[in-house]
Amino acid sequence: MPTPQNPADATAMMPVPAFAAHDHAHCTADALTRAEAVTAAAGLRLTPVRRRVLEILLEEHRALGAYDVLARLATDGFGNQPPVAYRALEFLVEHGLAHRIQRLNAFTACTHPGEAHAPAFLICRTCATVAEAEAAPARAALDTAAAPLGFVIERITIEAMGLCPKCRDASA
Amino acid sequence: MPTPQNPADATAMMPVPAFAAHDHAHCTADALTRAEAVTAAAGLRLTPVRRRVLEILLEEHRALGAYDVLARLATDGFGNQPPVAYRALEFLVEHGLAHRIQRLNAFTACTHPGEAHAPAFLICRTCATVAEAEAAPARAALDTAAAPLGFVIERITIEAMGLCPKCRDASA
DNA sequence: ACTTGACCTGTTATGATATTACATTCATAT
DNA sequence: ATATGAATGTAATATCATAACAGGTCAAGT
Ligand SMILES: [Zn+2]
Ligand SMILES: [Zn+2]
Ligand SMILES: [Zn+2]
Ligand SMILES: [Zn+2]
Repeated sequence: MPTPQNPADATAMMPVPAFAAHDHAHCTADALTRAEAVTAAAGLRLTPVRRRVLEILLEEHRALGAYDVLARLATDGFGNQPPVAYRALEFLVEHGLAHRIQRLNAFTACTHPGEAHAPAFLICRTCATVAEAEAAPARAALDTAAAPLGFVIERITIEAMGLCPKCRDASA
Repeated sequence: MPTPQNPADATAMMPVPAFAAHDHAHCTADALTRAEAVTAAAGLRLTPVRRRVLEILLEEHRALGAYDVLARLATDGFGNQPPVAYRALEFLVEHGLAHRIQRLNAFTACTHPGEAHAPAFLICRTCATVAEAEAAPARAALDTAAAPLGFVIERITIEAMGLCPKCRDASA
């Protein structure tokens, strides 16, 4: 028995090989479908702007700045002022459909929407591709380090910079 | 035998209890002394601005924004344009005398200058105190997660938000 | 049908963070 | 003393983010 840790975690955490070749059209469509399911289940509204922002983020496994997103929105006929982008991004992040990458001041679509997961991010310094890895083991290690100091961890940010397999091969 | 992992790591990594009461005057003086040793050994120049910035960061175990530092510098008669602060901060970070806290767009003095250490940061959401914990175990866990994806981690950012013991007691 | 109220979108304006480019000064080594 | 590179000062600008308010949409309750 797979013992899911969370009611929302009916499916196992499937690795999304952002670095590897994959059927990205399916990857994108699937993420959108899940996003609709997640929002509907929570009584939230995946409005046109929000949905379009998610689509934009999903186009590539990279992180986009809010102003990059905004420029895309503007050409689509949506508003072209910063809050339009920031609000949609905030909504997506708040409900687990996107993540903020602190090191890049940028945003990326979640590759596991609807699944319970604590993401750590692997960011290629050459091609800027972002992949999600499971942060739970690292978090456990940190809890161990924090406990003797009396510090209670609530949220954690883990971002690893490095080289993805493709760029590693290219530079070799 | 203690087997130091690094030539520069003659002393063991002493925990600096940023959250606990401690002789902070000594804490500060010691950090400055170490900073002088580190820079001298590397043939670097701990100039007045750089030293002053380090002193400012050392005053409290909190992170300061570049403009906060800049304001302090200006009242001390140094330049009052952003690059003055950013350059000194960059120097300190580059040589391990300070760290950048990504989540806060801010900087904090290193509490283990001259020691080999991979810092993870524990940031109290209430009082903004920042402590360093050892990130090596968490990093090992991450390497394990990244390896099957073919991703090679080079640098890692780990920042935990939570409650320090003092604020935890206060809110209870 | 009408009103209400919550939520969403658009816009203006501003604030906060960070860098580029260039001029000047300082430390050091011929 | 003089050439060199490093460090600092300054102006201008780029980039990232939010506050405040106005109008629009939509569904619930009357
Ligand atoms: Zn994909
Ligand atoms: Zn890459
Ligand atoms: Zn101290
Ligand atoms: Zn605290």
